Amino acid sequence: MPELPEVETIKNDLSNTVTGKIISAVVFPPDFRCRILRRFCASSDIFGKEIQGAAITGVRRRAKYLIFDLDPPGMLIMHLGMSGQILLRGMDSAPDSHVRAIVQLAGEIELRFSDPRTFGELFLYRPPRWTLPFDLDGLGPEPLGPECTAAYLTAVVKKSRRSIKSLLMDKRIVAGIGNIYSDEALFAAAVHPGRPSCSLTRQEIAALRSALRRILTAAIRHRGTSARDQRYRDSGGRTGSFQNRLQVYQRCGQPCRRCGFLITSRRIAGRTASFCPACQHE
DNA sequence: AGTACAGCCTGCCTGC
DNA sequence: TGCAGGCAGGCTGTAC
Repeated sequence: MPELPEVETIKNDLSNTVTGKIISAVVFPPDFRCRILRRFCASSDIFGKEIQGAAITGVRRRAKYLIFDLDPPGMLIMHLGMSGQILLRGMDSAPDSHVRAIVQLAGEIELRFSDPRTFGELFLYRPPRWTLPFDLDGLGPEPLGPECTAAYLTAVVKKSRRSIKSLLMDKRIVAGIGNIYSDEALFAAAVHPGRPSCSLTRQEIAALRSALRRILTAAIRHRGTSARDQRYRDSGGRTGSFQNRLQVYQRCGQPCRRCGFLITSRRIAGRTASFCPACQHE
């Protein structure tokens, strides 16, 4: 389940290689029922034809979306869902499994979108004909960006009665945070994931903001998390290493590295939340 | 209006 | 050994 640091790593890796390249073709394996285009309101042939011949002018990340800016103006957007990988391969290299789409570049290299669990999606933005089925502008601020100030976070946290974990994972509130990094940030800030948001003190909110920034930055530096049951790989097929630094996520039953108490997990907001009951009081 | 939750999907793991 | 069932989760639509 690639979250912000994983998508950021892929973006950084791809940026130099693909910027300036012409998309020579987009290929969809014929045996797959094109779930990857499930919200595109036309056929996969039309999707391919719309993008063919466009130049990639840059690669960006917004929340967990990977955005390829195109010329003629438009965007090819990828969301990796929970098991998606983007593999940068030579056109002659051995096939990869679970490939749902292939973006061929300049007739020499290709981006293979591999996704066993098929939660991933491809989008095309080229108005007025092709618009997005979701609101890119409605996303909350990037947690590492200048808009995610202590004042902003305090305001949104203080006015909600939802659990703080569910709030952190809401992309309209803060972009790009999933289960791994919400658990880790809450542990670092010593805040129980089930606490109603409005019960957090200003000090706790400040600690949470700083924990988020510290952890996400470190995770990017370690090229993301490839934990057990995480298929995350970078565009070269390599794992990240932040799984070695996780404090609570997938450490249920193991001793807390801070106090020795056993890490526990509980279902909060429909997700498995891992936390230390001693360090993170309810 | 704000919040909670089912459903989508398949590979892997556990238990029988 | 083989199979059934549970689990993982980002996002959306729907229900409360």
